[in-house]
Amino acid sequence: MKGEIVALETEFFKALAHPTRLRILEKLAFGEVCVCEFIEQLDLEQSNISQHLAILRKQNIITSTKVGLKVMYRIKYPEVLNVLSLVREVLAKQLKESEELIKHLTDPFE
Amino acid sequence: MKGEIVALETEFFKALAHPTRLRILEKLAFGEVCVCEFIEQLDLEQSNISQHLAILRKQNIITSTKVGLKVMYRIKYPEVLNVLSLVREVLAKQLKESEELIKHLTDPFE
DNA sequence: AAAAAAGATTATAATATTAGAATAAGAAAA
DNA sequence: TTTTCTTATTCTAATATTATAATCTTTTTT
Repeated sequence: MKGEIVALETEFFKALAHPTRLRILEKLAFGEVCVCEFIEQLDLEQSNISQHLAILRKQNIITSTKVGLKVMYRIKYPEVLNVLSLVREVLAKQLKESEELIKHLTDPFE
Repeated sequence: MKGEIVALETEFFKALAHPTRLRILEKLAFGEVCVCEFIEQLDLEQSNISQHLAILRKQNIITSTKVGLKVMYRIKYPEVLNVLSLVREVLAKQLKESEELIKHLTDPFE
C-alpha cells in the first residue's frame, strides 16, 4: 500500500527529471502547443521529442488531440505547474543562501 | 541562463526520483533521524543507504551532524516537503479521475 | 594502543535511460 | 491512389543509475 504510493511518486518525479521534458512543460504553461513548434524551438530530433512527449503522456501529465496533420499537446493537470514553481522557490532559497556565504567570504568584516 | 535553471531543476527532480530517497524524506518529515534508524527500517544495505543520503546531501536537500559515532540527518529546506505533498495531490486527482472512469465502466447506466 | 561501531567511499556488474537513425502510421493534398 | 506532411514507434549504441561487496575513516570503548 505505502510502497505503491511511493512507487507512483517516484514515477512522477522521474517523468519530470529531464531537461527536455521540463522545457516542454514550460512551453505548455502558456497553452496548447503542437509538436511542430517543439521541433522548431527545442532544436532536437523529432523522434526524441516524440519520445519525451510519450513519457509525459504515459504519466498522465499532458494530453493530445489530433487536428488535421498536427497534434496539439496541453497540460492535463495544471497543478503540475505549481509543483514546478514550488521547486523553483526551493532552488531560489538554496541559491540565496550560498550567495550570502559568498558575500561573507569576500567581505568578511562587514 | 535559462538552460542553467532548467539544469538545476532537473537535478533536483532526479534527486527525488527514487523510492528509497522518497522513503528517507518521509521519515525525515517527522524530524531528525540517524543513519542507524534508516538501516533498521529500510531493510537495505548500509552502503546503499549511505549513497542515497549522499545524493540528497549533494542536492542540498538534507544536512547531517555527527553526534558521537552516529550521524543525524534532517531536512534542510522544509519547502521540499510541500513539493512532496503537492505531488501527492496531483496523483490523488489523477487517481480520482480514473476511478470515475471505472465507475462508468461498471455502472454505465447510473 | 587495539578492537569495535557507525558511516562513507570506491569499484563493479546489472539495469535503465537516452539520443539518433530508420521505419511505420495516419491524414491531407495532388 | 499516389505522394507528401506530421507524428509515433522501434531498434540500437552510448551513457547514467543502481545495488552489492569490499575497503576506508572516524570516533568510542576496552
